[in-house]
Amino acid sequence: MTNEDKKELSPAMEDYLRTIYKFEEKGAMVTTSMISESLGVAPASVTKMMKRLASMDLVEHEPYRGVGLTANGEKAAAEMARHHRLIELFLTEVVGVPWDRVHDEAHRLEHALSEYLEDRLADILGDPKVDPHGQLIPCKDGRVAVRNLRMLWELEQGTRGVVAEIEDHDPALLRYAAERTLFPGTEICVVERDPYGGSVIVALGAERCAVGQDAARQIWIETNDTTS
Amino acid sequence: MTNEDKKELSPAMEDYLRTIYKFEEKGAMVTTSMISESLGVAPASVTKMMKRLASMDLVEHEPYRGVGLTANGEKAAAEMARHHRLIELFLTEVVGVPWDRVHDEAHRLEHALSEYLEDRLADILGDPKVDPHGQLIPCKDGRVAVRNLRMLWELEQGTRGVVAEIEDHDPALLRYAAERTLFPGTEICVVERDPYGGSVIVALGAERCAVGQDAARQIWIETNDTTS
DNA sequence: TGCAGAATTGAGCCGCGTCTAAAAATAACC
DNA sequence: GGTTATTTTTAGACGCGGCTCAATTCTGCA
Repeated sequence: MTNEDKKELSPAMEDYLRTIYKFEEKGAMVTTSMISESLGVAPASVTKMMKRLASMDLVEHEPYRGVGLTANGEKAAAEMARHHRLIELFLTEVVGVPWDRVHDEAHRLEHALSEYLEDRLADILGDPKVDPHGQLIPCKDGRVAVRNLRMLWELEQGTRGVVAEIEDHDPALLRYAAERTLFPGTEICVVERDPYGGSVIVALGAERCAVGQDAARQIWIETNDTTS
Repeated sequence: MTNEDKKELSPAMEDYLRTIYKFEEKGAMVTTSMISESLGVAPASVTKMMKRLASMDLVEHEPYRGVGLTANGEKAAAEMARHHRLIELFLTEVVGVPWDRVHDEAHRLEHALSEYLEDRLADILGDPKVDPHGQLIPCKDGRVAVRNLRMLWELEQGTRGVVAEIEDHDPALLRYAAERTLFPGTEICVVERDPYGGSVIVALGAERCAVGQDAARQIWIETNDTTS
């Protein structure tokens, strides 16, 4: 209660925060252009919004270097992620929307979800921890489990692991993954990496399939190495 | 395809249109102040928006006299009403939200409902015709059944009828109605009208109860007179 | 190390949707 | 039937969230 505390966030602000959150989740440093591209907005618009969010103590913005969420910002962003992912799960489980469509729908709905409905959905779904694409659902206080994720693309030959997450924004990618039965939970083993960079060959039980680079960069594997 | 045809409507415009639609449903003529009050917005804002909507051929605006939906406007407004009411029904039936809360939730969500989800909800609910408060759900082409509704408040003593609709915007009213088992479908008979204007006494089977004026003006009865 | 090209930011503009204050039209009342 | 009260509209301003274009800073490469 220093000065202004519980500002109402606009949908646009929520979009920015959740976008930054998503990048930070993957351990990336977040630049203006990443946000700009991901949101389909001019870079200058991002800068302007970063200034506004910084003045509200939601992000920290080092000009020309990048941006990161503050504690407050992370709280708010986690809430948005929770909304988004609960909705995605609800739509697939209860409404029967195919998994390559739920992202867009959830994106529209997430800003309109009240605290109350959020709780009802969580209830109905049994307090889920993971959404249909394997993204972790933060709990109400914003905390999330920690996972040791690595891009499928960057795994060494012979590595075993479990599909943990598939980027949800591109329906075509999700269909591509589904065709190869690469769902969260599927066990895989990297059989071979094409030396010329085209694709990785992956074994799923007896079957094996090739996964193209673009896809393999958007599929995240949980391995059980103790490295970090 | 005269000039500009399928303008994307902003949420604000959708709100205005649905508000006008709601008044027209009840046969009222629609004034600036009614919209202003109902939307919680300054009268001047309404006028300005009416001009914009008029220029898009969604409403007809006769300065100082009132406003009405054009064919286009009615189409768009009916779609919003359909969204709103499908969501209300879905929330009560599937999500288990109590009927005095669904209006507010639906109001937030209706702007974010895609065509696709609209269809899915309608499907799940079995193409319903009526929402939890008795409001008619327009079908996809915008058509609605016609009903012969009269305010409970204006019924003559001795009139029999069926509760058809209860205004949904005031949770307290809905709880008030629920306490008296005045749900859509309940059969009633007007036993007595308090001559000093306080309330109507209504019989529900063996029971009877008093309904205050403010409530009785927001409860609509379907009677079977042929007086059209 | 210096410089070209890429990324970021600044300045200024625009449309939307709101507001307030003042003017205009309509309605009500004696 | 004229004056007053009410409703509606006009005028002008503002903040948000975009944009473009130009200036600035950073980076990578010769």
